Amino acid sequence: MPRPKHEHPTPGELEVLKILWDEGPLSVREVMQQLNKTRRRAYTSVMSLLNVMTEKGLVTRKAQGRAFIYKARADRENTLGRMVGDLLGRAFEGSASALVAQLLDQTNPSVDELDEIRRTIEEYQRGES
Amino acid sequence: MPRPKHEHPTPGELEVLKILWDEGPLSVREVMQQLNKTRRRAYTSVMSLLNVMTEKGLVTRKAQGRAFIYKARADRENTLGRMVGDLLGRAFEGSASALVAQLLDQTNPSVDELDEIRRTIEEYQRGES
DNA sequence: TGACATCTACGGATTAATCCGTAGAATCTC
DNA sequence: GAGATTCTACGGATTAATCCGTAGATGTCA
Repeated sequence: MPRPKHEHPTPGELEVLKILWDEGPLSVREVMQQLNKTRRRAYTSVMSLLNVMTEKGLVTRKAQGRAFIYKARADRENTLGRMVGDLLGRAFEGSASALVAQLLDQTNPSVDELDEIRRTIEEYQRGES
Repeated sequence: MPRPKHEHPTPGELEVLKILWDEGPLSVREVMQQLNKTRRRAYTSVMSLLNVMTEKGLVTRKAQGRAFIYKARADRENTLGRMVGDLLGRAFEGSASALVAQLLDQTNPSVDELDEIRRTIEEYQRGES
């Protein structure tokens, strides 16, 4: 059997989505310019990427003149949430606190950052109850 | 250019690592039996997987009779930590609290689970300061 | 108009990941 | 010893992901 399809955005696709989430609808060239701030890609590589993302429904496009303008179709919160959920399930058997433990070990947060995490939890609880 | 190599265990590799972490050194057949509790794979598929994992240094093996016994070489905490770190960097620009926010939205934790997360944070802080 | 730039469409190359079958050696069982 | 079992080695098939070039149409500008 072949290789399983990623059910989440691939690394390259996530880069594009983040750009579109932050910068709004963009042309291929504009996406390329943003991408190239990090790492060089040819124009047609970016086009290719956007094409498959269109087929997957991650983005939509509409013609403007003879070019396409791309817009993120995948919702930011949902997308990131599912990525976290996937890792949680695959690596931590669904234990959120186990994931948090690794997160803390990994990031060595300052006291301020710890407080920010605590506030995030409090806000969540206020919102839920 | 080709497709980039995963710098972390692939989904299949992670399944094997978790089995080896939990069940200790195992033969190919034993790994297969554990894997097949979730999803069927042929004997040689598991062998193939263990072979590439050996080449990557994720596991080691020693002969026992004419079979190999495989042992996890990758450390559990490190491996999971790097996976969390990767997601943190790629999806959340390094903001641990943003990741936690998604985690909470995703898991809808009970009050008890929230408390457990809080304890995890407290324990971390005690250990660090 | 002619030179140049720019966009899409199309196809191809490469590699990782996943899955499995066959062959041959070694071992076990009766 | 003959037959079945079980292991490794080897190779192959398939697909997703990534990257890019060429061709042809279209638009720009001196």
